[in-house]
Amino acid sequence: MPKEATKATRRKAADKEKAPRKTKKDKNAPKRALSAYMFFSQDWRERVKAENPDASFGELGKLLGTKWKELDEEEKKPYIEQAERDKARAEREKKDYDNKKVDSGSGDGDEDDDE
DNA sequence: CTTTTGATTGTTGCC
DNA sequence: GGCAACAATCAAAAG
Repeated sequence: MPKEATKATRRKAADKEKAPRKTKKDKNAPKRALSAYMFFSQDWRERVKAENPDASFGELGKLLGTKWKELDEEEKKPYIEQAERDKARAEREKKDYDNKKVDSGSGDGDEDDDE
């Protein structure tokens, strides 16, 4: 059981208050991994849309989310697995980010200036 | 050490 | 290109 006993720790809806932590804009932004929902959407968006050709974003989104919760863990499993795969990818990202972040030039000098 | 939060990911459809 | 609900998530920072 998760230690986080927070019932509703959901993020606010459309709350653009001043962010204590400015949106990370690092060149090597350690973007996080995708969530199972992302993979779920990729595969299900076709299906939901197939059954709901008239469903727009809002309806589709709500319907999709509802279905997602309706699915069993085993149903989500494949999607979660994909999410885990991406998680490992994100970890590597962070590693690289941290590697450069910790020390500026440490041997390898690859600095792609995007901005 | 624990909890919260903040940032991120992807979908469609419109301007 | 960005934003809108939807859900997850997870790593860092505050407490």
